[in-house]
Amino acid sequence: MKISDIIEKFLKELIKDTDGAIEIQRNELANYFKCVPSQINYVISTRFTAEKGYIVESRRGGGGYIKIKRIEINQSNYLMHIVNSIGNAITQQSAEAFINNFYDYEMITEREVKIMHSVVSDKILNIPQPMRDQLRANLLKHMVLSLI
Amino acid sequence: MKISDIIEKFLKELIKDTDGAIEIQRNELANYFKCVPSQINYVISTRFTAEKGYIVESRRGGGGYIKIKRIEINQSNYLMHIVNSIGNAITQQSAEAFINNFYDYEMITEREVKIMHSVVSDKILNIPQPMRDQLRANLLKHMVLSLI
DNA sequence: AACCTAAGGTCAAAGAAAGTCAAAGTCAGG
DNA sequence: CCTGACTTTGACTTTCTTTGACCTTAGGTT
Repeated sequence: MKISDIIEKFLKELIKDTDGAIEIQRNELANYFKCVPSQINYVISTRFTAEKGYIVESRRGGGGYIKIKRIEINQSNYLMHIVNSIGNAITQQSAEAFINNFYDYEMITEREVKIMHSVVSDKILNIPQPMRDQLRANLLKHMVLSLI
Repeated sequence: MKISDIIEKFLKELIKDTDGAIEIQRNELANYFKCVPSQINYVISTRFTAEKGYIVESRRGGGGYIKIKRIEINQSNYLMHIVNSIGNAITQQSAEAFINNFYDYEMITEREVKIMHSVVSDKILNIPQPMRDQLRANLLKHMVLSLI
């Protein structure tokens, strides 16, 4: 398994255990996993993004740190907020992140996740770009809206 | 026998042995069969389609993979039958009829009806014909498949 | 204030897979 | 023996990951 995936899993586990927020040392973690420090940045910037529901802050210099927090919000505002933040084009990856988030916040069921995933998949949404990303945004928004 | 048929058989065997889902490395498999990697894509796109009851997903880059999942057909003959009867293009009207039918037969919930309706709507599937009807057929098939 | 040291940040190159597409080959049926 | 459908092949593209050299910032020390 990829080192990035391993680190991701490790961090998510840690976040779960500590009730939604952790603080780590980049170098320490890199050393623990025997990778270069910038790998940690890679993992964070690809796996702990805002659209995936995380807030990250950090500080350099002596006593520096990286904090990762899971966002807590209530449903009703959330869906509307999401619809507004989708924009007029979106990639498969981002769309999936949104959908997974809906599920994490218990706004949709597992079956609904599956339906939505199939709709936003590149394999299935098999039309030329940039139309594809635009249509995907449109579909995602309307699927969400249909639930409100 | 043709190499494509051999690979197909090999994969199906593997799927049977592993209870319906496998994960392969494209290059590895190509190497094993002494063929070019794109041959694997050919086999998958001709033999492991939605109509045949398979769901395929993949990822590029380091640690990439191709996953093939077999849908349990016996348990849901009806839905599989539907998927096959959709054809490769469908109008909004027909799609809606299908969806309403699913609901009448209690195969999907009211919420799921709403999601699906929004997906197959002309208003939202706002791309030129004949692509539109083709994409709609594809979307409908995969939404149904995802529930099996 | 000037300097030193201990963090973390950035970015681009190299590497590792998979995807696409069209040309060329094969072969059965008319 | 010709045609059309299916297969094989390979060059080129795209996506994701790993690595390392170099940059910036915060806090302490002199």
